[in-house]
Amino acid sequence: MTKTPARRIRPEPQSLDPRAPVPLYFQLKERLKQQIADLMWKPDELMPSENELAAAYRVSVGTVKKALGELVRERILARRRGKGTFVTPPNFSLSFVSRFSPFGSEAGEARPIPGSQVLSTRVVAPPQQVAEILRLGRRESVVAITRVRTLYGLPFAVEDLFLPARIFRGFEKRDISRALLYPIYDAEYSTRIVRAEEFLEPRAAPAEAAGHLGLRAAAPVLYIERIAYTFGDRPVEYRQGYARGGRVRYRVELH
Amino acid sequence: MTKTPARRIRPEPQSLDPRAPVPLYFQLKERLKQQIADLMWKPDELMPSENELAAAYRVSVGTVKKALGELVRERILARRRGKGTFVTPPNFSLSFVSRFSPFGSEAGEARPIPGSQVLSTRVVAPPQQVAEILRLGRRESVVAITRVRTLYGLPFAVEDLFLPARIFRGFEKRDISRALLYPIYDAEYSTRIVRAEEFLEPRAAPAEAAGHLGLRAAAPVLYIERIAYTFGDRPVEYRQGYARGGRVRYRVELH
DNA sequence: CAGTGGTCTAGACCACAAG
DNA sequence: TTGTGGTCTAGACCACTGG
Repeated sequence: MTKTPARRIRPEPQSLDPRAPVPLYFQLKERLKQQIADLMWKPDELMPSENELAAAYRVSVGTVKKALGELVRERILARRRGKGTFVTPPNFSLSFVSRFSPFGSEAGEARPIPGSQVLSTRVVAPPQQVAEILRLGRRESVVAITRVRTLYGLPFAVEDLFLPARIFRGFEKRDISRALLYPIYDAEYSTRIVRAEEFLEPRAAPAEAAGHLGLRAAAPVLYIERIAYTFGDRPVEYRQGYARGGRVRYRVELH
Repeated sequence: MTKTPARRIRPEPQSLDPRAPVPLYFQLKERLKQQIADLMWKPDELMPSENELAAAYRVSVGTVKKALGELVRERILARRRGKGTFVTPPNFSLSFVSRFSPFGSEAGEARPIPGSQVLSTRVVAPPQQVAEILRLGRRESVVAITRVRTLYGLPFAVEDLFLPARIFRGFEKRDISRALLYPIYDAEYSTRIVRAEEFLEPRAAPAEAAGHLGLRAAAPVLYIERIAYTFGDRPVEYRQGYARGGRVRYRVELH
């Protein structure tokens, strides 16, 4: 009864404000979301139970249920009856990576993780267009990486990647030839990509890009730009590149 | 007190089963969804209030709130405090149509509805590839439409459209030059498009397509295929076509 | 004003997991 | 057995819309 089982509510939580214009369950939800982002509970870790949270924040269990339910729908938490509430580890492989599928592959099929071959890595002053898109200050520099992306060892795209050097300090020294980038941003630079947009256009391949892709100059290619955003719609990554056809095609799900 | 205000619960509802393995709020939600699909309440029409539903189905208001809340998240209903709960009219313009945005337009901006100019309309035996994709029987025919799609009067794509003639009987006689197609499928052919997938590749424009798009032959274009599905993942529309660059670009949101 | 949906409470009972 | 989350109830108070 009076024993205190492994308390998972670390500091004494600052209590919620019932007179605030925003409802209690929402305050609680945002509070928990922030604490999860701060790694107070790590991925796959057990959260406090409904009763513990209700007691700690001095609200009813129903209010806790509503807050947790919303976080479940946002895929931040997962709940298991009889066991508890757990922090969902971020999943990247399903969402952002690999919108290119090899020709002949089916819809539901597992897609291979693309590799890449880095052609150049520099820390430089950004081109003006890049500085505007990433909303960089006057003297901010960027990590600029040019790479060839491959699937089963075959090149399918060349790409320039730009990251604010302020956030991604030392990124230019990493080996990214086999890795997915967004998990690295998340784990090593505390930068979670939550949304991205891409713009596609047909273009004639510039000679250099054509060379990397095994095409003749001016062959038709997809020109692709990507802007990736972290929390608060802050742009933190910009890419531009060319993708060839034949070996892969670009797939979009519309809902 | 005893007056019966405009009853919006039409037939005496068959009551829910508290001993069923599926929860009451879920039964209620599915029941309402079915009734909305059957047009018991039409788009923009007022649903019964929480209290009315609770009384009619003999459950608590909390259970009704949960069922309605889920339907709101599915965008089937919209609730307005002080007014009531309304059926959401199906919205097509935001989801499927017009993934092409004019150059220079911003993310949140309203996009114009594209027009089209029909080049040919026929009811024919489908090419084998089309028959396979639409899973047509041996002797089934298709409505085949070729059209030029325009934005602000300027052509940006040419497209072949294939529909199973069995479902879309008489579709070839319609004027579709100014209309969005999916609302027509929905209203006139009882076929709601719920999902679609597109495949993109760079190609050199065939001479005829190039002519319609104001390009020289072999200019780089986007080759686009689309398969659209109705309930139960049944494919009911197939498109293939070419889109030019310069005037528009193809935009994809990644989540 | 009466009626609507939005929030919140306190409690009940259940199915499930794990010791 | 204890503790978990999942469902359901009955009631309260509030903010808002409309007559």
